[in-house]
Amino acid sequence: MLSKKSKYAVKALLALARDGTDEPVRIADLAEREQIPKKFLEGILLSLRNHGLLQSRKGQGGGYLLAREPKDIYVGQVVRLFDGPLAPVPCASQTAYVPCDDCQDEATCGVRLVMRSVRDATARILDHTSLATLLRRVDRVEHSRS
Amino acid sequence: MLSKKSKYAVKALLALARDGTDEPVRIADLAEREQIPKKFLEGILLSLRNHGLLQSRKGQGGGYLLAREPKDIYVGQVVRLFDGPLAPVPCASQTAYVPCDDCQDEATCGVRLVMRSVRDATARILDHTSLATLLRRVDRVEHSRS
DNA sequence: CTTATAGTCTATCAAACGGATAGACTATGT
DNA sequence: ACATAGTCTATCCGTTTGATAGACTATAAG
Repeated sequence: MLSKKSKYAVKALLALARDGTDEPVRIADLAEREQIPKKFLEGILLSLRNHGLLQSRKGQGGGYLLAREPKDIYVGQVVRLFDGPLAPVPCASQTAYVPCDDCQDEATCGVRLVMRSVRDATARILDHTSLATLLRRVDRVEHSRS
Repeated sequence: MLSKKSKYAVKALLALARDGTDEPVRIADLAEREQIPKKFLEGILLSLRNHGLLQSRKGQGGGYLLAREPKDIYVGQVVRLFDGPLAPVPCASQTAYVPCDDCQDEATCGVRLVMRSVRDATARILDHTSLATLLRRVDRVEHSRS
């Protein structure tokens, strides 16, 4: 399951990307636009900032803005940030491998084999989908329904 | 994340499939072989039985055995049984669709779009991997490392 | 027909996690 | 100096997860 944190994070980033401007957007505005509990969103945006995905400005006229171009922010990075490794099972993770303590022989573990496939498929999608990609896909839907 | 229940379930089923015989296997044996807490495994096997994946026999010489052939038991079914829908987000689920209450326009929701791809990829894998498939893959690894 | 065996069922539990809120603090533009 | 808006720490409650205990029931063997 995707956590609300990841979900809200992607939504907020996407809203900022869509916005396009270099003007900072206030937390409160973002929260209202995307229907996210404001206080909860605060923490999320802070994390994103501390990991270099967002920039912030304090005081009057302050707010958040993207720290990189939409085409350089990948959904995979965001999801990993809040939900940890993509792999359904730690021993199938590429970026955060941890062996199972109960596993007798990892190489021939059936669970690990399938889940490794799942993690690869997931990573292939999430690590190739940027905010820009997503935005384009959304736009396409919007236009196609005249 | 894959729950321990799903993990243990697949492991137990796989052990029964590998076994191949029509002789029932006792919970205690299965638990020891696969390093699963016995009492915990009990409940898991019971669920699998109640959903028609296993047969059971009580008393002396009793135990569990597969209710269908390994080629007709899919990992997807097992995982859904214990962990619910494969989709990372309910609104992206095929088998258990539930709309997000906070969603303004589902058709143009970026999160839903990506997650729909992820769920499709996951389902393509898990719903096409049977115990028999998995067993073959495991065997191949075993043989290849001479 | 009784006894040992092995699955069935219900209840309970502690720990961890997830989603969320409160409030004090700090930097900044006017 | 004051209002604004992000920063940080603490806390909270409900749910889920992984696990155990114990009473109950069916069955095969002697």
